[in-house]
Amino acid sequence: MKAAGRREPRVLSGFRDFLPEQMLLRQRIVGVIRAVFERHGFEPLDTPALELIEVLTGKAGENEKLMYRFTDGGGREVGLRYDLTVPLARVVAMHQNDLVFPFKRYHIAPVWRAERAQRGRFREFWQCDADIAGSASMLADAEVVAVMAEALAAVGLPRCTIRINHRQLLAALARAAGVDAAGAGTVFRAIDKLDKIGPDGVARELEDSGITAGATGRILAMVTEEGDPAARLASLRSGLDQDAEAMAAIDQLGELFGHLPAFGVADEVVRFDLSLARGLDYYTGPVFEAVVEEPKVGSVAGAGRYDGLIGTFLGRSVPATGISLGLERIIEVVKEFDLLPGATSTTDVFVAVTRDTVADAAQIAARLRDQRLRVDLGLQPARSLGDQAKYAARKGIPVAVLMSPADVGAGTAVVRALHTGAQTTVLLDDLGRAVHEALRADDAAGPALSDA
RNA sequence: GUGCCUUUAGCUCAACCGGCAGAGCGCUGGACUGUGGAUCCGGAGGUUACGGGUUCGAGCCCCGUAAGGCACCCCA
Repeated sequence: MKAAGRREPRVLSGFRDFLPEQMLLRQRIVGVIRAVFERHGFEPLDTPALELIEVLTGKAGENEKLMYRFTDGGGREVGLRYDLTVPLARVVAMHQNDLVFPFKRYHIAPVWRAERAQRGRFREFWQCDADIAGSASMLADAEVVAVMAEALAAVGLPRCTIRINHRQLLAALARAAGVDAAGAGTVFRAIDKLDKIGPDGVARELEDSGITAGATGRILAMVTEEGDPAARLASLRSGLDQDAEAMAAIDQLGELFGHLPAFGVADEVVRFDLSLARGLDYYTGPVFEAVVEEPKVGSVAGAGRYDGLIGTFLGRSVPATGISLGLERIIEVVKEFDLLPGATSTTDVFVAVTRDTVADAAQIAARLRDQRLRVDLGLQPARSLGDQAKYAARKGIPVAVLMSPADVGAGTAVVRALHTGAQTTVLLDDLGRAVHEALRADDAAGPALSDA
């Protein structure tokens, strides 16, 4: 019978609970990414989820309509952070005297966007950001691209390429097409769809938005040109030689591509892609994006240089560049291809308990914990040992200690490897060693047996 | 935010043309066994996502809401 006044348990669209099995995978992936960040000298930072609305607005352009904003109980206008980059800019401006520049920080935390939820896109999702504030050098951009490539490789993403473009180059394309600054966004959006709708589709969209056929042709020719980055940059240089800003952007990209091999980023990992636009208004220089072909979850990482953003809080400009990895999209890919199989439990060993062995089992569990093992003690003495072994196997625990009353009398216990069924009877004094041995054997057997 | 599709027990899914809402697994009580519970007997669990409407009668048809999926927009 339903209790009167019972409430429907629910969560909002685009928001999720993470059960233990999912948390184990999430924590593993976050651990891998954090390790890459720290290997490159980035240090941790955290900031509030909620910011004053004036801190958040005026940076993301059109996207601001996706921001969660409301009035708090004290009448303040506040918003949930939309990304981790704007809070970083605020921190740099507020705490500049306490920071050492170039400031390299990483930030792994949830952000919120009021979008329609889909596979790989949620209203609450985690970003893993690594940024460098205080360096205008292309060395900083090369480093963050290297971090991006390394992190994606570390979680095992297959066929992952990093597209690279430059905001000023894109702006120059629009100028070359005779489009004023106001209409440039339309041009960017059309070009950005090249992969999806093809050259003809882009041409149609450009002409629909009032751009001449001649200009459309010139833009498409530059955007679709094939060849290695150096050759294409040279070609652009001759095509845009009247445009000083375009020249500067080309120089920067040339420098960036020149650095990448020494930073360990192979040529086939990166692609100079003039069609990459990226939406956030605050990007000012090189922009990056990592995409996977399968499954279709959009980009798994996005990034770029934003030399003007910190200045909006400070009055003087502080150059900055950085990357953002999308945790949930990376997880979608990892799950799709089972890229990180293995441990499904945080527990090493389960100790079964029977009606007659409660105290013995509890003491054994305590001794195993003293030996640095993670131990789950059975709580259901009425259940048979077989039932308890099944419980442990379902939780993904690799090893069980099963002790019948007869074992207690003999001073022994059974150590059972749950993935293989192999078991041995050992003296209680040898139990810790035997459990460690079973765990090593389980590790050696590898993931193939782990879901048996 | 817009459009299309989906929603039946904890899970996976049935239910003819609109005619008594079901199965397997799981859960649970017991028998029997002290080692992945095999086997046997019993039980609970549903306002068919939610709210309206049409009809003698709605899981099925119509409208609305919510969630999930897909596309757009945008993006991690």
